[in-house]
Amino acid sequence: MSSQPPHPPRPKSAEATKQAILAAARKRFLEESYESVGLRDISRDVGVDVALVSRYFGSKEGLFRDVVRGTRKKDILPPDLPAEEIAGYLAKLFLAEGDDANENVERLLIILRSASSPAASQVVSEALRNDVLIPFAQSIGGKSPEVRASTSMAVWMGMTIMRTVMAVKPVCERSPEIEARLRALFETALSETNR
Amino acid sequence: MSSQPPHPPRPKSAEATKQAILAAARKRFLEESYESVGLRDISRDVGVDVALVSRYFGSKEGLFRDVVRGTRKKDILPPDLPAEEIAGYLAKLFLAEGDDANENVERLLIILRSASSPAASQVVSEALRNDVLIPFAQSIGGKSPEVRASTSMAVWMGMTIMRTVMAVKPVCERSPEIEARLRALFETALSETNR
DNA sequence: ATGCAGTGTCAACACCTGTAGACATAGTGT
DNA sequence: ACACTATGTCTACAGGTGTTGACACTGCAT
Repeated sequence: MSSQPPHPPRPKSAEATKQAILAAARKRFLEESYESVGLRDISRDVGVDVALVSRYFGSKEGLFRDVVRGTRKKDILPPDLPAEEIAGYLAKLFLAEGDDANENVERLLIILRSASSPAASQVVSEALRNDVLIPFAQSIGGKSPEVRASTSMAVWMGMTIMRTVMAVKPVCERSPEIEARLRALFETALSETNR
Repeated sequence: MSSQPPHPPRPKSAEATKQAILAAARKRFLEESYESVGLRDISRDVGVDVALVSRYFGSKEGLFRDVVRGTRKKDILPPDLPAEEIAGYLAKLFLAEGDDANENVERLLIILRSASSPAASQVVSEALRNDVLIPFAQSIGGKSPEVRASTSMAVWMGMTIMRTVMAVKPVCERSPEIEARLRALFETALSETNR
């Protein structure tokens, strides 16, 4: 889509092409599972030989690890968000256009896509725990935060599957009704009462 | 696990070995994604040559299709279940031991595991829609049943990921608290009010 | 016993995968 | 202009994939 015709001559900077490979790999892993993405696909996207990938990242698993970690920056929630607005914020974030997509949102999709690939499962579940669940649990506070954080992420993942992976039409629209439903789900997931 | 030592002499019945292959394949696809499962793994489990798999099922995709379709029997819900008990039923079903596991539950896990594998995605999303979403939406009734059914399945899938695929500890237990939380989530997903 | 169809095995194919080492080329400092 | 290092390409390997056609065996009917 981006560069089927011969590639523009790339400046010979190791760091630059490494980043280019990383970006191409991220785009691929965002759309397919770990094993269905070939190193040759990625290198072709960048316009570079396959060998470079193994050279710069050691192995396919190493590349995937770097992709998943990404720039390991900010938390999921803005630091000053009051507790009762978390659900609404998550619902809005979930439906935000891909253009200004949060990096954590993409990370979650990558994690989801390769979750059942044995070679990637360790990387993936560690990243989910360390980079998502634990920080998120810390920022929500309250009673049994791990359970509530995990449950919220379950809702997130499940809705992502239905929309992005399976393309189930009824929940694919970006309507106020869907947003309200999402918010309600997150509220339930975050609720501190056991009912 | 079952048959590493030389296999007991299998009676030469085509139908029987075809079913044996199907069963072995189902077990494999239940634990890994489409492309990480090799036909040789399956045939080795059965104690049979690889060639038989392609012979009996045409192709790997054909085998996978047969696995996903399974015995395409019963609906998800018991036919006489009152609407207000659906959520509780789903929660109990979700936590039911693997021993008496519903076949639909396993089908959903297989669907989930191979959802991001391009070669399987068509089979998988068709099966989800035709064998799960549509019948489920029909049996719940009420307003916008497709949305509510899809949302419920999103909760199911998300919790399955957290528990089975990612092994996230806090939600892995089979406690009354988790069951209550699940029931609350399903109630929210099935609710007819937009809040 | 003889033929015959059902059942399974063997060997090989063509292709693809990740990885590694030897080689070519470009860019830079001297 | 030279050499040197960084950067990228080429070739090849060892192993794995799904798939196919020819072959061997078994069991049953004649």
